[in-house]
Amino acid sequence: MPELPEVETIVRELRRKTKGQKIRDVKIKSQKIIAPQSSQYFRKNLLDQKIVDVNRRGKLIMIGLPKERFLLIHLKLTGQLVFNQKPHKHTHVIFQIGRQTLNYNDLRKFGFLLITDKNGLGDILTKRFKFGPEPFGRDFTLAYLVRNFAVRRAPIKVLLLDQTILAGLGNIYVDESLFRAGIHPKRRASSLTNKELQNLYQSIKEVLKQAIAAGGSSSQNYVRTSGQPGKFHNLHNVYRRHGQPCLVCGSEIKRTVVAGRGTHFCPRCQV
DNA sequence: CACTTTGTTTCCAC
DNA sequence: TGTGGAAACAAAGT
Repeated sequence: MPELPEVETIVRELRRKTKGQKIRDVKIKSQKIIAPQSSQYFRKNLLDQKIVDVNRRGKLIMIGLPKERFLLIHLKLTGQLVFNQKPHKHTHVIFQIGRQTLNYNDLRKFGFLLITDKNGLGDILTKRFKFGPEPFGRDFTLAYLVRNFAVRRAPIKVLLLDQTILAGLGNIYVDESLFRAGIHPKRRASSLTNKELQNLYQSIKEVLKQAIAAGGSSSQNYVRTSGQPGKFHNLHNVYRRHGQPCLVCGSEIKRTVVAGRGTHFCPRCQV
């Protein structure tokens, strides 16, 4: 399940493996995955283009191409980017980069890829994807968290999932961060004390740091670009552990629904 | 079959 | 008008 740590890993590997190389060929196996451009458009614009830079914006992978064009890959849920693997049923796009191949797999086809120019990119980044600060960015401060949460009555989990407030946190890492901070996911944001906010602020960074170190969570079918699964799911304290004992206090982990998402928490550790 | 899963959009009530 | 809560949407495996 691609969330921030996985995307960061992918971006790092993309940078390392593709710098200066040209995309020689692009094989489109499924047109459904690409919106709104057609496969022909996609092919025409990608052939012989050079990957010059890769940036991360939340769960959006942006690859800069010459002539001020950009390839955007939005990874969601079952989306995978893998190097030098055999294509299979769920491989929709194959990039040939030098002697390497990069496959875009997506079992559920929730993600999308598109090519756009500078103006289009501007529109997308300002209108379609309005991202808040990066969890490890300079502008993500405790004061920022306090400022944004103090006036909001929505459940804390809803706000943490809101990419316009904080970029890159998905369901897994929100549940894990809240557990680490000892905060119940349904708590109103405005009811959090300064102490709790500080705790949450640290917890988010800690959880993400650990997740990145472990190579992400292969809870559903996420794999790294090498095709290897991540290891963070072995470190999950609550996510999809409902019915099992809390690793801290032994209470049974509960599951509920917040923001339409499966939400996992320890009723004793999280108040 | 119902249910799960994601990020985002849309709709409705207040 | 803003906000919050919930539903809808994409697709396919369990």
